[in-house]
Amino acid sequence: LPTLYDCADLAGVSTATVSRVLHGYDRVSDKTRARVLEVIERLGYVPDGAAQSLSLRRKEIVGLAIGAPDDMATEIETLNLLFTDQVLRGVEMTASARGWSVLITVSQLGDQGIFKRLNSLSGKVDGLIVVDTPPLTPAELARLASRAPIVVVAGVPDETVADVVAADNFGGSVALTRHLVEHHGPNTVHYVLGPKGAPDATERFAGFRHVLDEHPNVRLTGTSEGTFTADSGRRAVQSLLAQASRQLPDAIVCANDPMAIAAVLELQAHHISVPGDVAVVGFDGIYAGELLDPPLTTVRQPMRALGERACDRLFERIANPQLERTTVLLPTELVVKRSCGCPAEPRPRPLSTSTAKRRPRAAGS
Amino acid sequence: LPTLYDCADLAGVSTATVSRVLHGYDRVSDKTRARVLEVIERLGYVPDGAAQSLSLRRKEIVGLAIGAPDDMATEIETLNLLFTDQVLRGVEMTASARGWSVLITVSQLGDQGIFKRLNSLSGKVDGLIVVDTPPLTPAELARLASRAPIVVVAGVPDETVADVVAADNFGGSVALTRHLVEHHGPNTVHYVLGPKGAPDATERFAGFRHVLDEHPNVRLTGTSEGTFTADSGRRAVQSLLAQASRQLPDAIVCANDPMAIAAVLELQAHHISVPGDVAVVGFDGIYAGELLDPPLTTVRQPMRALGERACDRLFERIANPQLERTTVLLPTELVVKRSCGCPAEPRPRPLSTSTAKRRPRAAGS
DNA sequence: ATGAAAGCGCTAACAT
DNA sequence: ATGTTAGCGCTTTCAT
Repeated sequence: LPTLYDCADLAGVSTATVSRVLHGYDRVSDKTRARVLEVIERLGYVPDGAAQSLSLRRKEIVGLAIGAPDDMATEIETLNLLFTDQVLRGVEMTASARGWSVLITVSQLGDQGIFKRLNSLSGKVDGLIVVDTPPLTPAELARLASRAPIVVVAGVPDETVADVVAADNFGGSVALTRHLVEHHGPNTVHYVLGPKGAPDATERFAGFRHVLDEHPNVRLTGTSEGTFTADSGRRAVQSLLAQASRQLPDAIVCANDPMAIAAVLELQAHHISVPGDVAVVGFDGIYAGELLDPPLTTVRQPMRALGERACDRLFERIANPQLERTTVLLPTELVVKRSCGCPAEPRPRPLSTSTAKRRPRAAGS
Repeated sequence: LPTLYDCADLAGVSTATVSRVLHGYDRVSDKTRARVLEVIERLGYVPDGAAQSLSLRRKEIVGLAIGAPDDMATEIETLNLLFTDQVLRGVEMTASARGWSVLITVSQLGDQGIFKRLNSLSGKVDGLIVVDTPPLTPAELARLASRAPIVVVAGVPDETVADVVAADNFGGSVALTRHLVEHHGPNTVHYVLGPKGAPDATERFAGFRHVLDEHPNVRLTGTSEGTFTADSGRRAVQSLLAQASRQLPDAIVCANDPMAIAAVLELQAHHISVPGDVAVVGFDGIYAGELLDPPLTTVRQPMRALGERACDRLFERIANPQLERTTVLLPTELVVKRSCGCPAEPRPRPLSTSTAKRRPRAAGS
């Protein structure tokens, strides 16, 4: 591949001049510039990123470390991807707007050795965005943070070594639970938890409990351990059903949408009506929830914005490493549909004028 | 940040020795090795990626360029992400298994200047995987290919300058259309196209036409232009309905699942029964299609495998640039559900033993 | 307006 | 077993 030297030689100038032309920097005579550009074009020259990074002491690359549930590899757990994928979009858009690139690393949540991966990753990037905080000890996080600026997405609020950008999980959960409790007055509620140690899952459960504490008449009859995957939601319902002795709860609150969706489907597979027999609500606001019948009542979190803000913050910190740590909580939005027991949306669906008579499809074979 | 020199100095050895220790390479006396490791640990030293790349003449980074529909930025078009996201997963898994990283770039399909972005990206990676071929002219592709190995995912079969890994879109479409035509015998069919110039969309339509040519009794009454987004699927149905004069087709075949899902929802919003009045089928096999009522009949393409194979091939080509271009077509799988008119799946859903009597939920307040 | 040359941090011959 | 040193390709003072 052609190098800067090749260009310089061919154009009969020094490498400095080619570099100048390349960056539009200095004043270079129009003649020279034209000649150099012509050579660059002819050679199809593209500067080597590694060499540039080395020289500039800056890679213009942000690392994005995302955690994936362990059971994702084998299952068709595509629903879960939505969250990280949207964050990724946000990060990429923000980074590329600045001309930077995004280096991604996916790691199983259960994976030990994740610190080693991130540690070596830190040598290839100018900063790191960590999503869904994988199981890093505070010491490990601190270690990473000493090498490169770090922003944690969906992490523990008030992290001391890194900036945090998260959705207002607590507030959203409070709003959702209040709606459920105050509008539908269940006597008994079951909660399907997120992965242990996932800060957003913890916050959501905390918000839920907070509201329940205000309403002693509503009883938490149990919790299931979940992993944010659809499959874990399904299993939660299955074990609930297996306890044939016990009655079903009036409502099931799930820590995220994929689990809630799977829960609804599993209940329906057992001919249990949602919300007739059991109300179900989730958290995320993914599109698939709207496809469900009944559509899922949930809390929408601004996934893409999470990525954007995280990247913005990372840029700020790269520019000025002295900045104080901040925690940004993005607002969430209660989305009331029918799975909680609310009636079909009042806003009327547009009725086709020609609905009346449609020719039925030709019968099969 | 500490450098290799710092380590060498502190350990009282040469940089070469530190480097050796770092890579487990040569024989280094255990004493020295221990001392060096201790220093590395103490300093929290991590080698600089740029310097390594420069020295090794290899970045150990694969670039992943994915195209996103233009209207994605504003809409909640999360369904579409599934395809690229799954491919991304496949690529990342394969790359990281080799210790390589993945640098991603998302670009609007309509974006001009995409060549410039990819061109400069080519300076930062050892090879490039291009998904959903963005609007690159063959000349541009050739230009890129001359700088770095390129594998095109979901691209034109038999590309001459790059390897291609794609799903068997033609075959899948043939299988799907045959099923529809031969089992449900529609008289009239409407087709919702994918984005102009998207090779996979083209292939699917070709497969469809191929089958229709075999069945002169089935009439293609029209096509709609789509962009693979849910919204474009919705609009296609809307304009179909707007032509109140014309009867609806017996079946609507959509070039992908998101459009098909939106089409079903739009029809249902107008109180048109699917598949009763109109059969609808898609292509992709995303999970959301199973949530639909009726579940979507479609063709499943191995999205993750696409990414894996692409990455494998890229590695092969990086190792040996002389390799002949190949085109790999991954098999697809017909997924028959109910939206085409087939009866509910024969396999019985597990019936809960305790289904009989459930306490109804307490009525709301 | 242009050139010369000193690094940037690391690897890998080649010496010893 | 360990040290020396010449690059890798680019940017950027400092001269001219």
